[in-house]
Amino acid sequence: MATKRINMKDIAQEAGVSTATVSYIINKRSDQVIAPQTIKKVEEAIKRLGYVPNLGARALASRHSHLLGLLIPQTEKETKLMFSNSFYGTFLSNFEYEARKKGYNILISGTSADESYLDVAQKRSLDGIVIVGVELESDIKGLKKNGIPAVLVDSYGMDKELSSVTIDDENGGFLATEYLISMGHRTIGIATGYLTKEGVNTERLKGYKHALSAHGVPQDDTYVYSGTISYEYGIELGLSLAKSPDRPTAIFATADILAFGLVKGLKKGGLKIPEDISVVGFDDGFMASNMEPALTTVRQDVDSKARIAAQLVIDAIEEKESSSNIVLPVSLVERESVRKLVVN
Amino acid sequence: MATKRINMKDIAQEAGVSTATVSYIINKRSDQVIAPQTIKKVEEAIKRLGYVPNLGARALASRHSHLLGLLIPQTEKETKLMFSNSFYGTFLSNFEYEARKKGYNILISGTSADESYLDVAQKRSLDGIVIVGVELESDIKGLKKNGIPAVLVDSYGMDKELSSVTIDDENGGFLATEYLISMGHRTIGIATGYLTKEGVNTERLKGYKHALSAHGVPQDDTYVYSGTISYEYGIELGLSLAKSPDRPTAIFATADILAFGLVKGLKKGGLKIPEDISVVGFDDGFMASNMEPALTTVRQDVDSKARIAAQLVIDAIEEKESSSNIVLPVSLVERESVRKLVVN
DNA sequence: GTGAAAGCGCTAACAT
DNA sequence: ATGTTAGCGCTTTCAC
Repeated sequence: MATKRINMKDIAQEAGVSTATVSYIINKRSDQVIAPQTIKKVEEAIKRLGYVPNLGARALASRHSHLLGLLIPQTEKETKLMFSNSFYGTFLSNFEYEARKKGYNILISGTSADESYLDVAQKRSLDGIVIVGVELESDIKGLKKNGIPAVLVDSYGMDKELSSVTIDDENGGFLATEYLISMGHRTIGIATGYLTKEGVNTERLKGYKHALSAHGVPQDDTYVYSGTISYEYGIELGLSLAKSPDRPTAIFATADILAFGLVKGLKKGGLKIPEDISVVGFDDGFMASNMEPALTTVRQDVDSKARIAAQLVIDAIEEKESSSNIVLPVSLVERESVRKLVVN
Repeated sequence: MATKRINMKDIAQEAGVSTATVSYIINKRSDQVIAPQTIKKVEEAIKRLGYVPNLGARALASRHSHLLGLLIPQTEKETKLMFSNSFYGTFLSNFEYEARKKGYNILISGTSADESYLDVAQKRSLDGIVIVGVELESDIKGLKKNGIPAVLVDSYGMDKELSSVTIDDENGGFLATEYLISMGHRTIGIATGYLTKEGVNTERLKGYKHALSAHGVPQDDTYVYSGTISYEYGIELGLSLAKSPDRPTAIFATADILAFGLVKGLKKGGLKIPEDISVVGFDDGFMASNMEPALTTVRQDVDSKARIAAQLVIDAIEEKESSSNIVLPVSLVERESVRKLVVN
């Protein structure tokens, strides 16, 4: 049998004060001076009765829900969230932890056919949103129009009014490619997802091209393989490359998950990594070192990305800072998936 | 500049009706008969003004938040959520999707030193909770006392009043072990996490022992390796086994992630899989087929687990069903990590 | 078929 | 230093 839920009025009565006083004490408001003994009385009543504030009611009255939204891509439009990719899981863990430390909870929702994310944000009175890896122009406009702070992660839409967190994607592409060149490769392919103008893949491709031209390696657009960032596409591409006699000697895959599939497909097609073909990934997620061969890859710090994103939305909500655009560094992690070629 | 948020009163005015009528229409209440033309007027006003209901206010008035909590383990007490393990990501994706289809959103929160999950549930007026892989007795008692429906996933606490979803863990352990026996193995180890009485590991161990005795294979407790369900422990164990001359010829790891680490460690220690030692995992997550060698493992259907969990909490909330305890089947997926031994 | 009004649990002027 | 009270945006009983 559910016991009656204690509310503020109960506490006020028990302590012999008004609800306003209880509210002041609970919220530790520095602009209200309360007698220490009153505080004590109230705190005891709270403890005695086991009072837990109702944040929904508080949100209604104060217009602050202390709820943050996290918007991540969906596997197919309007269905499941993309948490199978461990990148998002890692992001969420860190984001939630950072937000929780600052008194915010996280609401997770995808969008359905009849409901945009703006709808969700409004319905749930979200105080702020972090948008990862998607640029939904209409949603972002709507959020702005409704005064809901948003932070963009991994997006080059560059709405300069919004805070953002990215990594140095171009440099990542550059590092990966330059490394392959330094290992003697001269025909280097790139496997990537859709090349949208706001996406990270386009930046990584830029870095790739930049490295090639900087080192006088000829470019060949037939070596640019653009599909989806997925294990499946990687396999498919790997199989087809294995059959193709004039394939490059190395491939830079713009995500580990793509590299995993690629390696799988190449092996299935009868090739050995790195003996027959070299592969470099991007992310340095948990499984990169666990592959066979261990994956040489561009490392990014997802933990920091997520924590900073949380700080930035909260800053925007609490109006502590004007918007800022953070770019995190990347680095190359050398493992076993690249072969040193002897140049003739 | 944030435009004023439209509320129900605005709609009532615009349509020339009362807020009660608007409320009836929005909630499509079958016990209220409304003139079709009134409905039309109101719906048009809603469209014209772009009204989005405030679910927080609705929750306050109706005592239903349509918010579900998902409680998963934390990496260390009171810090980050365990989403780096892709099992939980997959679970969340499916759970959120199923819940969303039924009009519920998901709140994600870990617990901190000063705040139990019961506090979170109360503060946020959660309508129901799904608890995955943890048995927090005090929290569960508290939830019950406060009348908050909870569903237990992967827990053998067997609070029969609560709905639960598990898989046939014991059978999974049995299948894995019996398979190894059928492949000629006679010294078979098991690598597992903590053996708590409510946890899945204990059940899988039961299945392992059952298979051994059913086939007359002698048991040896020195072959039971109990640590944590983590990549790191797997590596550690693999390295130590590689050094140990009287190691078993096969190991059943009660989680893929453990098997990944184990294989890594064994290889590091100079052994070949499956030539020198065979490994079977549990989960059949995304990466199992991507290992080298591809992992033979017990398959469980995480998608169904999550969807059913969502259905069960919602049933409990809406009092459609009395509690039920669902057990999902498992199966063995044969790949390349087990060698057939010729028995002398 | 529709509306008036009380109330959900809280906050924040404004009094005192 | 503390209390009174009017909302916040919605639902729901009870009238009409």
